[in-house]
Amino acid sequence: MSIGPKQALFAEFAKVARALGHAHRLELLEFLAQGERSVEALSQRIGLSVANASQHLQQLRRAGLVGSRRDGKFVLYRLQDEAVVGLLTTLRIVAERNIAEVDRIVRGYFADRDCMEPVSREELLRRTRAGAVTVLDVRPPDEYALGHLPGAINIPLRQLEARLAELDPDQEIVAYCRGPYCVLSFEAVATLRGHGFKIRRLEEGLPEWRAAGLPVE
Amino acid sequence: MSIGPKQALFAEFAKVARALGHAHRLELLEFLAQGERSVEALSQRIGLSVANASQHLQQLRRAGLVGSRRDGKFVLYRLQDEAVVGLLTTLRIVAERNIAEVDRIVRGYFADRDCMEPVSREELLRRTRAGAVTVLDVRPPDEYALGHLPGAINIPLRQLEARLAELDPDQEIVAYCRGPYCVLSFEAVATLRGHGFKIRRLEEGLPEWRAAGLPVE
DNA sequence: ATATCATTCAAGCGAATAATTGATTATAGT
DNA sequence: ACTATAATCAATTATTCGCTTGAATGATAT
Repeated sequence: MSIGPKQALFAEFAKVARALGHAHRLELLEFLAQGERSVEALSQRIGLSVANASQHLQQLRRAGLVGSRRDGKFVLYRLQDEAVVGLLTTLRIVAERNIAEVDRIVRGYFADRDCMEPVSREELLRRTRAGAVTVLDVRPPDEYALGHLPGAINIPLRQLEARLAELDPDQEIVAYCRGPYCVLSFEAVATLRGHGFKIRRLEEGLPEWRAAGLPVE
Repeated sequence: MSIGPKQALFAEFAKVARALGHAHRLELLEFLAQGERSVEALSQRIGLSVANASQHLQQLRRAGLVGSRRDGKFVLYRLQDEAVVGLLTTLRIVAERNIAEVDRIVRGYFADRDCMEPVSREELLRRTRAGAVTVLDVRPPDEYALGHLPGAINIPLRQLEARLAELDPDQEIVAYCRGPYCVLSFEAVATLRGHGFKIRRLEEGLPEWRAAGLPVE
Protein backbone atom coordinates (compact mmCIF):
# COMPACT_ATOMS: atom_id res chain seq x y z
CA MET A 1 0.00 0.00 0.00
CA SER A 2 1.60 3.26 -1.10
CA ILE A 3 1.17 6.04 1.39
CA GLY A 4 0.08 9.49 0.30
CA PRO A 5 1.47 12.86 1.27
CA LYS A 6 -1.01 13.20 4.11
CA GLN A 7 0.25 10.01 5.72
CA ALA A 8 3.82 11.20 5.29
CA LEU A 9 2.97 14.48 7.01
CA PHE A 10 1.11 12.75 9.81
CA ALA A 11 4.14 10.53 10.35
CA GLU A 12 6.22 13.67 10.83
CA PHE A 13 3.68 15.20 13.19
CA ALA A 14 3.65 11.93 15.12
CA LYS A 15 7.42 12.17 15.59
CA VAL A 16 6.99 15.55 17.20
CA ALA A 17 4.24 14.19 19.45
CA ARG A 18 6.38 11.22 20.46
CA ALA A 19 9.15 13.60 21.44
CA LEU A 20 6.70 15.10 23.94
CA GLY A 21 5.78 11.60 25.11
CA HIS A 22 8.07 11.26 28.10
CA ALA A 23 7.92 12.97 31.48
CA HIS A 24 11.64 13.73 31.49
CA ARG A 25 11.46 15.47 28.15
CA LEU A 26 8.51 17.57 29.24
CA GLU A 27 10.48 18.56 32.31
CA LEU A 28 13.49 19.41 30.15
CA LEU A 29 11.27 21.62 28.03
CA GLU A 30 9.92 23.36 31.13
CA PHE A 31 13.44 24.25 32.23
CA LEU A 32 14.50 25.24 28.73
CA ALA A 33 11.49 27.54 28.57
CA GLN A 34 13.14 29.58 31.35
CA GLY A 35 16.20 30.21 29.17
CA GLU A 36 19.11 28.40 27.58
CA ARG A 37 21.01 25.82 29.57
CA SER A 38 23.94 23.45 29.37
CA VAL A 39 23.43 19.70 29.33
CA GLU A 40 25.00 19.30 32.73
CA ALA A 41 22.86 22.02 34.33
CA LEU A 42 19.73 20.38 32.99
CA SER A 43 20.77 16.88 33.98
CA GLN A 44 21.43 18.02 37.56
CA ARG A 45 18.16 19.88 37.93
CA ILE A 46 16.15 16.94 36.71
CA GLY A 47 18.23 14.23 38.31
CA LEU A 48 19.34 12.39 35.19
CA SER A 49 22.73 11.14 34.18
CA VAL A 50 24.46 13.44 31.73
CA ALA A 51 24.36 10.81 29.01
CA ASN A 52 20.67 10.22 29.51
CA ALA A 53 19.86 13.93 29.48
CA SER A 54 21.99 14.35 26.36
CA GLN A 55 20.05 11.64 24.56
CA HIS A 56 16.70 13.08 25.54
CA LEU A 57 17.83 16.51 24.37
CA GLN A 58 18.89 15.10 21.04
CA GLN A 59 15.48 13.56 20.62
CA LEU A 60 13.93 16.94 21.27
CA ARG A 61 16.28 18.47 18.75
CA ARG A 62 15.44 15.91 16.09
CA ALA A 63 11.79 16.78 16.65
CA GLY A 64 12.54 20.46 16.07
CA LEU A 65 11.47 21.42 19.58
CA VAL A 66 14.84 22.64 20.81
CA GLY A 67 18.00 24.01 19.28
CA SER A 68 21.57 24.17 20.54
CA ARG A 69 24.75 26.15 20.14
CA ARG A 70 28.23 25.65 21.44
CA ASP A 71 29.68 28.21 23.84
CA GLY A 72 33.21 27.32 24.79
CA LYS A 73 33.19 23.87 26.28
CA PHE A 74 29.45 23.97 26.91
CA VAL A 75 26.62 23.18 24.55
CA LEU A 76 23.65 25.38 25.36
CA TYR A 77 20.19 24.15 24.51
CA ARG A 78 17.17 26.41 24.07
CA LEU A 79 13.58 26.18 22.87
CA GLN A 80 13.60 26.33 19.10
CA ASP A 81 10.43 28.37 18.90
CA GLU A 82 8.02 30.27 21.15
CA ALA A 83 5.24 28.17 19.62
CA VAL A 84 6.55 25.22 21.63
CA VAL A 85 5.26 26.92 24.79
CA GLY A 86 1.86 27.11 23.12
CA LEU A 87 2.00 23.43 22.25
CA LEU A 88 2.82 22.52 25.85
CA THR A 89 0.00 24.74 27.05
CA THR A 90 -2.62 23.13 24.83
CA LEU A 91 -1.34 19.68 25.77
CA ARG A 92 -1.76 20.59 29.42
CA ILE A 93 -5.25 21.99 28.86
CA VAL A 94 -6.47 18.90 27.02
CA ALA A 95 -5.02 16.67 29.74
CA GLU A 96 -6.57 18.78 32.51
CA ARG A 97 -9.98 18.61 30.95
CA ASN A 98 -10.09 14.94 30.04
CA ILE A 99 -7.84 12.90 32.32
CA ALA A 100 -9.31 12.14 35.71
CA GLU A 101 -5.90 11.28 37.13
CA VAL A 102 -4.69 14.82 36.46
CA ASP A 103 -7.57 16.22 38.44
CA ARG A 104 -6.81 13.80 41.27
CA ILE A 105 -3.16 14.85 41.47
CA VAL A 106 -4.04 18.53 41.35
CA ARG A 107 -6.59 18.15 44.12
CA GLY A 108 -4.30 15.98 46.20
CA TYR A 109 -1.33 18.28 46.14
CA PHE A 110 -1.84 21.69 44.63
CA ALA A 111 -5.34 22.55 45.76
CA ASP A 112 -4.31 22.18 49.41
CA ARG A 113 -1.64 24.80 49.15
CA ASP A 114 -3.60 27.41 47.29
CA CYS A 115 -7.30 27.39 47.90
CA MET A 116 -7.65 30.82 46.29
CA GLU A 117 -8.11 31.67 42.64
CA PRO A 118 -4.82 32.35 40.92
CA VAL A 119 -4.17 35.76 39.38
CA SER A 120 -4.45 35.96 35.58
CA ARG A 121 -1.95 37.81 33.43
CA GLU A 122 -4.50 40.48 32.66
CA GLU A 123 -5.34 41.01 36.30
CA LEU A 124 -1.69 41.30 37.25
CA LEU A 125 -1.11 43.86 34.50
CA ARG A 126 -4.01 45.96 35.77
CA ARG A 127 -2.78 45.79 39.35
CA THR A 128 0.82 46.62 38.56
CA ARG A 129 -0.39 49.68 36.66
CA ALA A 130 -2.35 50.67 39.74
CA GLY A 131 0.92 50.25 41.60
CA ALA A 132 -0.01 48.47 44.80
CA VAL A 133 1.39 44.99 44.27
CA THR A 134 4.71 43.24 44.87
CA VAL A 135 5.70 40.76 42.17
CA LEU A 136 7.76 37.94 43.64
CA ASP A 137 9.91 35.55 41.60
CA VAL A 138 10.67 32.45 43.69
CA ARG A 139 12.86 30.68 41.14
CA PRO A 140 16.62 30.19 41.62
CA PRO A 141 18.70 33.32 40.91
CA ASP A 142 20.19 31.95 37.68
CA GLU A 143 16.76 31.55 36.15
CA TYR A 144 15.74 34.99 37.40
CA ALA A 145 18.86 36.39 35.75
CA LEU A 146 17.86 34.95 32.35
CA GLY A 147 14.64 36.95 32.39
CA HIS A 148 11.88 37.89 34.79
CA LEU A 149 8.70 39.91 35.06
CA PRO A 150 9.16 43.70 35.07
CA GLY A 151 9.82 44.93 38.59
CA ALA A 152 9.83 41.46 40.11
CA ILE A 153 11.99 40.85 43.15
CA ASN A 154 13.78 37.53 43.43
CA ILE A 155 13.71 35.48 46.63
CA PRO A 156 14.28 31.78 45.94
CA LEU A 157 11.88 29.55 47.81
CA ARG A 158 14.62 28.09 50.01
CA GLN A 159 15.57 31.51 51.36
CA LEU A 160 12.02 32.74 51.75
CA GLU A 161 11.64 32.19 55.50
CA ALA A 162 14.98 33.86 56.17
CA ARG A 163 14.19 36.94 54.09
CA LEU A 164 10.68 37.80 55.16
CA ALA A 165 11.87 41.24 56.21
CA GLU A 166 12.30 42.21 52.55
CA LEU A 167 8.56 41.92 51.97
CA ASP A 168 6.03 44.58 52.84
CA PRO A 169 3.40 42.86 55.02
CA ASP A 170 0.73 45.40 54.04
CA GLN A 171 1.04 45.11 50.27
CA GLU A 172 -0.46 42.27 48.27
CA ILE A 173 2.10 39.87 46.80
CA VAL A 174 1.80 37.93 43.55
CA ALA A 175 4.24 35.00 43.30
CA TYR A 176 5.24 33.15 40.15
CA CYS A 177 7.76 30.54 39.07
CA ARG A 178 8.35 28.27 36.07
CA GLY A 179 4.87 27.37 35.02
CA PRO A 180 1.38 26.35 36.05
CA TYR A 181 2.48 23.23 37.93
CA CYS A 182 5.83 24.31 39.18
CA VAL A 183 5.68 23.64 42.91
CA LEU A 184 7.75 26.67 43.88
CA SER A 185 4.99 29.25 43.79
CA PHE A 186 2.55 26.93 45.54
CA GLU A 187 5.01 26.40 48.36
CA ALA A 188 5.70 30.12 48.50
CA VAL A 189 2.00 30.86 48.87
CA ALA A 190 1.65 28.28 51.64
CA THR A 191 4.71 29.63 53.45
CA LEU A 192 3.84 33.30 53.25
CA ARG A 193 0.17 32.77 54.12
CA GLY A 194 1.45 31.06 57.26
CA HIS A 195 3.24 34.29 58.12
CA GLY A 196 0.19 36.42 57.54
CA PHE A 197 1.06 37.84 54.14
CA LYS A 198 -1.57 38.62 51.54
CA ILE A 199 -0.29 36.51 48.68
CA ARG A 200 -1.70 34.88 45.58
CA ARG A 201 -0.19 32.90 42.74
CA LEU A 202 0.15 33.99 39.14
CA GLU A 203 -1.80 31.49 37.07
CA GLU A 204 1.12 30.64 34.82
CA GLY A 205 4.88 31.08 34.82
CA LEU A 206 7.45 33.18 33.04
CA PRO A 207 7.50 31.20 29.76
CA GLU A 208 3.79 31.72 29.17
CA TRP A 209 4.14 35.41 30.05
CA ARG A 210 6.93 35.74 27.50
CA ALA A 211 5.06 33.68 24.89
CA ALA A 212 2.10 36.04 25.25
CA GLY A 213 4.36 38.82 24.06
CA LEU A 214 4.47 40.61 27.41
CA PRO A 215 7.62 42.46 28.45
CA VAL A 216 10.48 40.64 30.22
CA GLU A 217 13.46 42.21 31.96
CA MET B 1 14.14 9.01 44.47
CA SER B 2 10.51 9.87 45.21
CA ILE B 3 8.82 11.76 42.43
CA GLY B 4 6.86 14.89 43.15
CA PRO B 5 3.46 15.96 41.92
CA LYS B 6 4.96 17.79 38.96
CA GLN B 7 6.59 14.60 37.69
CA ALA B 8 3.32 12.74 38.16
CA LEU B 9 1.49 15.37 36.13
CA PHE B 10 4.14 15.38 33.41
CA ALA B 11 3.83 11.60 33.20
CA GLU B 12 0.11 12.04 32.53
CA PHE B 13 0.73 14.75 29.94
CA ALA B 14 3.28 12.46 28.31
CA LYS B 15 0.65 9.74 27.96
CA VAL B 16 -1.55 12.15 26.04
CA ALA B 17 1.38 13.11 23.82
CA ARG B 18 2.24 9.46 23.16
CA ALA B 19 -1.34 8.86 22.09
CA LEU B 20 -0.74 11.47 19.38
CA GLY B 21 2.53 9.80 18.48
CA HIS B 22 1.40 7.58 15.63
CA ALA B 23 0.35 8.51 12.10
CA HIS B 24 -2.67 6.19 12.19
CA ARG B 25 -4.00 7.76 15.35
CA LEU B 26 -3.59 11.24 13.96
CA GLU B 27 -5.51 10.13 10.90
CA LEU B 28 -8.23 8.62 13.10
CA LEU B 29 -8.49 11.94 14.90
CA GLU B 30 -8.78 13.81 11.62
CA PHE B 31 -11.74 11.65 10.58
CA LEU B 32 -13.32 11.82 14.01
CA ALA B 33 -13.07 15.60 13.85
CA GLN B 34 -15.57 15.43 10.97
CA GLY B 35 -18.16 13.75 13.20
CA GLU B 36 -18.76 10.51 15.08
CA ARG B 37 -18.01 7.22 13.39
CA SER B 38 -18.15 3.49 13.95
CA VAL B 39 -15.01 1.42 14.32
CA GLU B 40 -15.61 -0.32 11.04
CA ALA B 41 -16.17 2.90 9.09
CA LEU B 42 -12.92 4.30 10.45
CA SER B 43 -10.94 1.14 9.83
CA GLN B 44 -12.08 1.06 6.20
CA ARG B 45 -11.28 4.70 5.51
CA ILE B 46 -7.80 4.39 6.92
CA GLY B 47 -7.08 0.89 5.69
CA LEU B 48 -6.55 -0.84 9.01
CA SER B 49 -7.89 -4.13 10.27
CA VAL B 50 -10.89 -3.68 12.53
CA ALA B 51 -9.01 -5.08 15.51
CA ASN B 52 -6.10 -2.75 14.93
CA ALA B 53 -8.33 0.29 14.56
CA SER B 54 -10.18 -0.72 17.71
CA GLN B 55 -6.96 -0.87 19.67
CA HIS B 56 -5.77 2.50 18.40
CA LEU B 57 -9.14 4.00 19.29
CA GLN B 58 -8.91 2.59 22.79
CA GLN B 59 -5.52 4.17 23.21
CA LEU B 60 -7.00 7.49 22.17
CA ARG B 61 -9.81 6.98 24.64
CA ARG B 62 -7.44 6.17 27.50
CA ALA B 63 -5.66 9.42 26.70
CA GLY B 64 -8.93 11.33 26.97
CA LEU B 65 -8.81 12.43 23.34
CA VAL B 66 -11.90 10.59 22.14
CA GLY B 67 -15.08 9.24 23.69
CA SER B 68 -17.48 6.58 22.56
CA ARG B 69 -21.09 5.52 22.91
CA ARG B 70 -22.96 2.45 21.85
CA ASP B 71 -25.72 2.82 19.27
CA GLY B 72 -27.35 -0.53 18.59
CA LYS B 73 -24.68 -2.90 17.48
CA PHE B 74 -22.28 -0.10 16.62
CA VAL B 75 -19.90 1.74 18.90
CA LEU B 76 -19.58 5.32 17.76
CA TYR B 77 -16.40 7.21 18.56
CA ARG B 78 -16.14 10.99 18.67
CA LEU B 79 -13.65 13.66 19.74
CA GLN B 80 -13.92 14.09 23.47
CA ASP B 81 -13.36 17.81 23.34
CA GLU B 82 -13.13 20.67 20.84
CA ALA B 83 -9.79 21.51 22.45
CA VAL B 84 -8.35 18.41 20.76
CA VAL B 85 -8.65 20.20 17.42
CA GLY B 86 -6.63 23.04 18.92
CA LEU B 87 -3.99 20.61 20.12
CA LEU B 88 -3.70 19.07 16.66
CA THR B 89 -3.45 22.53 15.14
CA THR B 90 -0.61 23.65 17.41
CA LEU B 91 1.18 20.35 16.83
CA ARG B 92 0.92 20.93 13.09
CA ILE B 93 2.15 24.51 13.39
CA VAL B 94 5.20 23.57 15.44
CA ALA B 95 6.04 20.78 12.99
CA GLU B 96 5.58 23.07 9.98
CA ARG B 97 7.90 25.68 11.41
CA ASN B 98 10.70 23.44 12.62
CA ILE B 99 10.83 20.21 10.64
CA ALA B 100 12.52 20.52 7.27
CA GLU B 101 10.96 17.27 6.07
CA VAL B 102 7.47 18.74 6.47
CA ASP B 103 8.41 21.64 4.26
CA ARG B 104 9.83 19.24 1.70
CA ILE B 105 6.65 17.17 1.55
CA VAL B 106 4.45 20.25 1.30
CA ARG B 107 6.54 21.67 -1.53
CA GLY B 108 6.75 18.34 -3.30
CA TYR B 109 3.07 17.62 -3.33
CA PHE B 110 0.79 20.38 -2.15
CA ALA B 111 2.51 23.47 -3.50
CA ASP B 112 2.24 22.12 -7.06
CA ARG B 113 -1.50 21.84 -6.87
CA ASP B 114 -2.25 25.19 -5.36
CA CYS B 115 0.23 27.91 -6.11
CA MET B 116 -2.18 30.57 -4.82
CA GLU B 117 -2.67 31.79 -1.28
CA PRO B 118 -5.42 29.91 0.51
CA VAL B 119 -8.46 31.80 1.75
CA SER B 120 -8.60 32.46 5.50
CA ARG B 121 -11.74 32.00 7.55
CA GLU B 122 -12.08 35.74 8.01
CA GLU B 123 -11.77 36.38 4.28
CA LEU B 124 -14.36 33.74 3.46
CA LEU B 125 -16.77 35.22 6.01
CA ARG B 126 -16.39 38.66 4.44
CA ARG B 127 -16.93 37.31 0.94
CA THR B 128 -19.95 35.22 1.80
CA ARG B 129 -21.56 38.27 3.36
CA ALA B 130 -20.90 40.15 0.14
CA GLY B 131 -22.62 37.22 -1.57
CA ALA B 132 -20.55 36.49 -4.62
CA VAL B 133 -18.87 33.23 -3.72
CA THR B 134 -19.71 29.54 -4.05
CA VAL B 135 -18.63 27.41 -1.10
CA LEU B 136 -17.79 23.88 -2.23
CA ASP B 137 -17.50 20.89 0.10
CA VAL B 138 -15.59 18.10 -1.65
CA ARG B 139 -15.81 15.51 1.13
CA PRO B 140 -17.89 12.34 0.83
CA PRO B 141 -21.63 12.88 1.34
CA ASP B 142 -21.74 11.15 4.74
CA GLU B 143 -19.24 13.61 6.16
CA TYR B 144 -21.09 16.51 4.58
CA ALA B 145 -24.28 15.23 6.21
CA LEU B 146 -22.67 15.33 9.67
CA GLY B 147 -22.04 19.05 9.35
CA HIS B 148 -20.84 21.53 6.74
CA LEU B 149 -20.26 25.22 6.17
CA PRO B 150 -23.40 27.35 5.85
CA GLY B 151 -24.63 27.34 2.26
CA ALA B 152 -21.94 24.94 1.07
CA ILE B 153 -22.81 22.64 -1.83
CA ASN B 154 -21.46 19.09 -1.74
CA ILE B 155 -19.75 17.53 -4.73
CA PRO B 156 -17.36 14.74 -3.70
CA LEU B 157 -14.02 14.91 -5.44
CA ARG B 158 -14.66 11.70 -7.39
CA GLN B 159 -17.77 13.11 -9.01
CA LEU B 160 -16.36 16.55 -9.67
CA GLU B 161 -15.51 16.15 -13.33
CA ALA B 162 -18.95 14.68 -14.03
CA ARG B 163 -20.84 17.45 -12.28
CA LEU B 164 -19.11 20.57 -13.56
CA ALA B 165 -22.45 21.84 -14.86
CA GLU B 166 -23.61 22.47 -11.29
CA LEU B 167 -20.95 25.13 -10.84
CA ASP B 168 -21.23 28.71 -12.05
CA PRO B 169 -18.12 29.37 -14.17
CA ASP B 170 -18.32 33.11 -13.51
CA GLN B 171 -18.47 33.04 -9.73
CA GLU B 172 -15.44 32.49 -7.55
CA ILE B 173 -15.39 29.12 -5.76
CA VAL B 174 -13.87 28.36 -2.35
CA ALA B 175 -13.30 24.64 -1.75
CA TYR B 176 -12.68 22.95 1.60
CA CYS B 177 -12.44 19.44 3.00
CA ARG B 178 -11.24 17.78 6.20
CA GLY B 179 -8.31 19.88 7.22
CA PRO B 180 -5.20 21.75 6.14
CA TYR B 181 -3.51 18.73 4.58
CA CYS B 182 -6.48 16.80 3.36
CA VAL B 183 -5.72 16.14 -0.29
CA LEU B 184 -9.31 16.49 -1.44
CA SER B 185 -9.44 20.27 -1.70
CA PHE B 186 -6.01 20.42 -3.32
CA GLU B 187 -7.12 17.98 -5.99
CA ALA B 188 -10.36 19.89 -6.43
CA VAL B 189 -8.47 23.12 -7.03
CA ALA B 190 -6.18 21.44 -9.56
CA THR B 191 -9.13 19.85 -11.36
CA LEU B 192 -11.31 22.93 -11.54
CA ARG B 193 -8.47 25.25 -12.49
CA GLY B 194 -7.89 22.90 -15.41
CA HIS B 195 -11.45 23.60 -16.49
CA GLY B 196 -11.07 27.34 -16.22
CA PHE B 197 -12.85 27.93 -12.94
CA LYS B 198 -11.82 30.63 -10.51
CA ILE B 199 -11.21 28.54 -7.42
CA ARG B 200 -9.17 28.80 -4.23
CA ARG B 201 -8.82 26.63 -1.18
CA LEU B 202 -10.01 27.41 2.33
CA GLU B 203 -6.92 27.42 4.52
CA GLU B 204 -8.31 24.88 6.95
CA GLY B 205 -11.12 22.33 7.06
CA LEU B 206 -14.46 21.94 8.73
CA PRO B 207 -13.14 20.89 12.18
CA GLU B 208 -11.10 24.08 12.58
CA TRP B 209 -14.08 26.13 11.40
CA ARG B 210 -16.26 24.49 14.01
CA ALA B 211 -13.59 24.78 16.72
CA ALA B 212 -13.40 28.50 16.02
CA GLY B 213 -17.04 28.73 17.04
CA LEU B 214 -18.31 29.52 13.56
CA PRO B 215 -21.73 28.27 12.48
CA VAL B 216 -22.19 24.80 10.98
CA GLU B 217 -25.25 23.44 9.22
C1' DA C 1 -33.06 -19.95 21.46
C1' DT C 2 -30.08 -19.22 17.69
C1' DA C 3 -27.67 -16.83 14.21
C1' DT C 4 -25.33 -12.80 12.88
C1' DC C 5 -22.73 -8.84 13.04
C1' DA C 6 -19.73 -5.17 15.40
C1' DT C 7 -16.46 -4.78 18.58
C1' DT C 8 -13.22 -6.13 22.06
C1' DC C 9 -10.01 -9.19 24.35
C1' DA C 10 -5.86 -12.20 24.76
C1' DA C 11 -1.71 -14.19 23.21
C1' DG C 12 2.40 -13.94 20.57
C1' DC C 13 6.09 -12.00 17.82
C1' DG C 14 9.21 -8.57 15.86
C1' DA C 15 10.58 -3.74 16.22
C1' DA C 16 11.33 0.35 18.71
C1' DT C 17 12.38 2.82 23.11
C1' DA C 18 14.62 3.96 27.72
C1' DA C 19 18.32 3.83 30.77
C1' DT C 20 23.03 2.34 32.06
C1' DT C 21 27.79 1.82 31.27
C1' DG C 22 32.13 2.77 29.30
C1' DA C 23 34.63 4.72 25.44
C1' DT C 24 35.32 8.73 22.36
C1' DT C 25 35.29 13.45 20.58
C1' DA C 26 35.75 18.50 21.18
C1' DT C 27 37.25 22.51 23.63
C1' DA C 28 39.87 25.31 27.25
C1' DG C 29 43.62 26.09 30.01
C1' DT C 30 48.36 25.13 31.48
C1' DA D 1 51.67 18.72 23.72
C1' DC D 2 49.13 17.38 27.93
C1' DT D 3 45.25 17.43 31.09
C1' DA D 4 40.66 18.28 32.58
C1' DT D 5 36.01 18.96 31.48
C1' DA D 6 31.58 18.82 28.68
C1' DA D 7 29.12 16.36 25.68
C1' DT D 8 28.22 12.65 22.60
C1' DC D 9 28.51 8.02 20.85
C1' DA D 10 28.18 2.91 21.09
C1' DA D 11 26.77 -1.27 23.09
C1' DT D 12 23.71 -3.64 26.27
C1' DT D 13 19.49 -4.99 28.60
C1' DA D 14 14.76 -4.57 30.04
C1' DT D 15 10.57 -2.74 28.69
C1' DT D 16 7.05 -1.10 25.77
C1' DC D 17 4.69 -0.71 21.28
C1' DG D 18 2.40 -2.20 16.97
C1' DC D 19 0.29 -5.61 14.45
C1' DT D 20 -1.74 -10.18 13.53
C1' DT D 21 -4.49 -14.03 14.67
C1' DG D 22 -8.22 -16.32 16.74
C1' DA D 23 -11.44 -16.50 20.46
C1' DA D 24 -14.91 -14.09 23.35
C1' DT D 25 -18.63 -10.37 24.32
C1' DG D 26 -22.68 -7.77 23.43
C1' DA D 27 -26.51 -6.45 20.88
C1' DT D 28 -29.93 -7.27 17.19
C1' DA D 29 -32.85 -9.93 14.26
C1' DT D 30 -35.10 -14.24 12.88
